[in-house]
Amino acid sequence: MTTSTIKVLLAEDQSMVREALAALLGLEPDIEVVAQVARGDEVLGAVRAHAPDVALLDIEMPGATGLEAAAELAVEFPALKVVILTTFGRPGYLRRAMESGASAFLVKDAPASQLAEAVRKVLAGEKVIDPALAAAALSEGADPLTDRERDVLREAADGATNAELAARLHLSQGTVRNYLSTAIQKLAARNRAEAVRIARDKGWL
Amino acid sequence: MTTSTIKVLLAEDQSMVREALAALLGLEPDIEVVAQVARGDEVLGAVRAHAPDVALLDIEMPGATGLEAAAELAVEFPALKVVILTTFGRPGYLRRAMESGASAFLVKDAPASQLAEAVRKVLAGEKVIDPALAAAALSEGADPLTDRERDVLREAADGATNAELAARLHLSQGTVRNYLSTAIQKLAARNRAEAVRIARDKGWL
DNA sequence: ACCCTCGTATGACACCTGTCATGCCGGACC
DNA sequence: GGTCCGGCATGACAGGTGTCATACGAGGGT
Repeated sequence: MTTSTIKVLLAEDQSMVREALAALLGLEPDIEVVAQVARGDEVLGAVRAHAPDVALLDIEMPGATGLEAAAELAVEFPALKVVILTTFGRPGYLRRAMESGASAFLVKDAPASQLAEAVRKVLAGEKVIDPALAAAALSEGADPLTDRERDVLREAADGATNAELAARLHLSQGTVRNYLSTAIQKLAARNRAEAVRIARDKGWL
Repeated sequence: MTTSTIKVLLAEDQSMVREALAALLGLEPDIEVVAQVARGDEVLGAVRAHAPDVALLDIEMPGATGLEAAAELAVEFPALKVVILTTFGRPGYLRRAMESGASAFLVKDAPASQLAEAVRKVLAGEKVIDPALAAAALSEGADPLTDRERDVLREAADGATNAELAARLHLSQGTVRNYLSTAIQKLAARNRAEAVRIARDKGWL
């Protein structure tokens, strides 16, 4: 191993995908996968233990999301480059990734060749973002929801009734309805279910 | 290439995952990925063109699902072995996979080593199914929904209103409500949103 | 022939949901 | 210190939703 070998940490919850990506990166002579984790809350410890140059993070993971992990890493390891790799090219995800200090944002239906390329580019100080996605993220503005509105919407996603939402969130039923009502209007939806779908699509949930 | 090399077709819509899986399988000396497709409706043509021994199919794909593709393949290529590879270990998926003549059902969070192993096993005539998943599929019985109930539920999933559902399905509003009502009761849900969630979780949608 | 299920439909009723007006409190920002 | 916003609450109203009884025709099974 020469000093020019790039050390990569891979965080992805689906073993088969994670190991397959590791196999893919293993084909690159200048890249070495030094650690693999399956949970968001194991990222920080693994970085401390293995000191990688680049962290490749999936978003949807148990324990903590890749976005949350990225935010933690930015504090303790400002020199570490973070690549977010996700199934869903949701504008809100991209926005949060950039705010968390990520250097690259890749969607899993991009060609595989872009993965190793992105790793090299971020180490060279470049940012890697799909231009179309960047445009979408910029054009649609920020999340208009307040924290409580988002909470209520998230809880409502599984089909809970107002009474249940009120109980879960320790609120009155009327308050729950008010939050839902404002959220529905902000998202230009026609009912809670549509509001949930819209918020999820945009990556705000 | 000797006659003992196993020819595999890979169908998976996310390029990065697909090529990563190909890289993984490529590490096996006795396995060769002879074709890759990104859509369910391209599977049949690719099998005709490349005559693989095993087809590795994702379920969620544009064009047609892997389950639909498997059913088609069973008719035209009864000797071809089908391995279903999916993110979601939903009992209904497993059931439909088996009914479509698949020989293996793998979830993506199983260890990567099981992939090549499954390919070899199905060629040897074995079936590969996670025992826990099989138990779940058997214990919870079959889909209780009628075709129309399923249709209505599927359309209702994005938050459409009764009037919209009626228009989309060319039904009266009352009929839509009847279907939803019976579906809600069959699934022991308390409203349409919960019914959608339950049906989706079980792989019935 | 008879029965059952499914698809389709209507009308009535109770309940849930979404909207709006209004109010209070605390913190943030001039 | 006043104004604005967010969190929280109530009450009233309209409209959407879920349930039920009921009906009829087509098709499958005994």
